[in-house]
Amino acid sequence: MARERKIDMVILGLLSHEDLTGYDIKKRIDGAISFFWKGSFGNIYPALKGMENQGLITKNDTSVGGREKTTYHITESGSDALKDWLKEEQASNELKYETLLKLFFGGAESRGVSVHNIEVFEEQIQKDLKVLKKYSEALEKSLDVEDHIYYSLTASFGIKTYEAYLKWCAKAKKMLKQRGGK
Amino acid sequence: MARERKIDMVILGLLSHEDLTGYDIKKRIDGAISFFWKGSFGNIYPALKGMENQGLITKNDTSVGGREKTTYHITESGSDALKDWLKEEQASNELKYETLLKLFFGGAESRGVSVHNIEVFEEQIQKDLKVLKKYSEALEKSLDVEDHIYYSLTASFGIKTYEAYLKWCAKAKKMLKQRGGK
DNA sequence: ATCAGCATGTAAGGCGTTACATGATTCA
DNA sequence: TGAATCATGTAACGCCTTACATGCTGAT
Repeated sequence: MARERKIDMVILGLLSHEDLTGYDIKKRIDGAISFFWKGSFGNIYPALKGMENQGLITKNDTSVGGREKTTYHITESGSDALKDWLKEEQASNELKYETLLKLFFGGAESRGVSVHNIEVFEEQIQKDLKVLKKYSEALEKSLDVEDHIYYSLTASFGIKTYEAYLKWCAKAKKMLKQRGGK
Repeated sequence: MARERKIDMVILGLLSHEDLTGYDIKKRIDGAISFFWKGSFGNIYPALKGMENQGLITKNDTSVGGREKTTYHITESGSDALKDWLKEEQASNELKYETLLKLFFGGAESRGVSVHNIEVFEEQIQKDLKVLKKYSEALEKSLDVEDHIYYSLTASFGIKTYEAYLKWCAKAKKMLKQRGGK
């Protein structure tokens, strides 16, 4: 099958802008990307090793103030792999929401339980939306940088969907509270 | 850690309504649930075996017209496990959209590539939205059945978010096409 | 007769998370 | 001095997907 690990593409994407250490990569992923993709050290370091063997990246061991660092750099072959991936049509888009699963089976408990679960979800989304909005506002100020349009578009995707979630939360709570459910 | 397999909860939820075979369970998951959760045979059958050992379900081998069938039934202990899960506050909600990942790194290729990727995404969402709307309309006709309010709420979540996606797609394409990007 | 659907399961592999292990530096 | 952050990695485990393997039934 040899399906490419998607984490490879995240790393190549990040390295296409600047050389980074594994630690840096983790931080970048935990930032704006975390809304639609995750990564962990146990994921990133083995991927870096594998990609180096494949010639997609090269490493550079340095020592900054006695502390050891391994910085990675994208190769031409790595850059090609990134572009090929961008041009592939197929993309897996997965949504796995335990909150919706619980709601779907909400009938096994009282309506209050479902209302509470929606409230917990709502609070989380409100928090995340605030973060996204701040990030987005910071980007708006520099849309003349070509890459920023892409960051801005992904951020606006998040904002729009989160706003839709919140509207739904209000409606859902209302529906569950009225019409005298058990 | 002993984290519960979520597929167990899906199965318990389905069995709380009716006795089902592994095959039936797969079909149910592929239906309305598939929007926010997935399951496969290689996932379901081992889970059924494990849950039987834990006493959450009981099995019943029958033979319908010469064909063998194993139907599962939820036990009181299984029903309790389902309710406990519903009452747990924590819920993992994950979104993993490769389309957004590609868009985020879109700067590595021409804008046309990103526009095309958005179009592919858009078409898929339009298809899925149609299916969801039909399902939702069928449910609206029988909202007096207590469980249907839950199915209807999860469906409306999908519809609202998909509609938000489509609005975003239109805006995103417009942004990428104007202002003379490379 | 053939194909779609019903029905059950296993095996291998892939991917990812969590926890563990280690140690340096910087700042309060 | 102690905590947070920088920095790299491994090991175990868990879970899921895909492919494989098998065979019956009902409809055309």
